[in-house]
Amino acid sequence: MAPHPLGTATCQVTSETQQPFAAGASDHPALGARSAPPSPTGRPRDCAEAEEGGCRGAPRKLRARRGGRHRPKSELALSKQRRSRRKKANDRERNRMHNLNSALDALRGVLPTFPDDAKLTKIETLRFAHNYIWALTQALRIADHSFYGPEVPVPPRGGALGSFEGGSLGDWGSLYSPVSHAGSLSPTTSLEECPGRQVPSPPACLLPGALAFSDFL
DNA sequence: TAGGCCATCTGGTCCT
DNA sequence: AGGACCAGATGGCCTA
Repeated sequence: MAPHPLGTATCQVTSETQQPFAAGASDHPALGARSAPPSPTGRPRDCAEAEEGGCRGAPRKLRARRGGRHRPKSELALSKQRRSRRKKANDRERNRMHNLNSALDALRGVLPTFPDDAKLTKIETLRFAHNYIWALTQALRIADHSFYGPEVPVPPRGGALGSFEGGSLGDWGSLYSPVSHAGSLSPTTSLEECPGRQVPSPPACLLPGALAFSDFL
């Protein structure tokens, strides 16, 4: 399997490329619709009062309504019900993960990978997509600047890349976005370490001269 | 055989 | 009550 020469790789144009990814029926209407993102430490799992209604508590009306309607169930019936619920929950969870994987596949579909049968792992897909978008944004910026003026652009704080707070955007040598740098997963633990894999390449004309495409990951 | 990746199950939490 | 989301646990498969 010969790796694509740098700069000759073209984005795979598939049916997925032409259609925006369709959110599944079970998806949230909007990304992040689940109110606020979890706190840095994750959602409060130690809220023991939740059951008593301490944290959020069931509405009193609801509580008052409970009771009388339900007859006590036998252990067997309860066990049966629990198993049934668990099974349904497992099915839903499986479905949810399948949807998630479908979304990842769709993402892989619009990323330039090669050889074609090389499937990026989940984490590789996310990292590459992130860095690829970042690099394309930089390329657009360069194109923009070269159109209006010859000077070498110094990415300003705050523009299209403003979301990458804290990153040294003016440093072309540091292609990784801060997000990629963050955490224990170093960007260097990427495709470069996978002998069988070749790093996909965006059109060479989009790459700033000093950049090696392997920097994407 | 160890380590990486993945699918699945499971229980907890939050939301509707 | 039930669904969605999440993270931990577990076991299977594959590769170096």
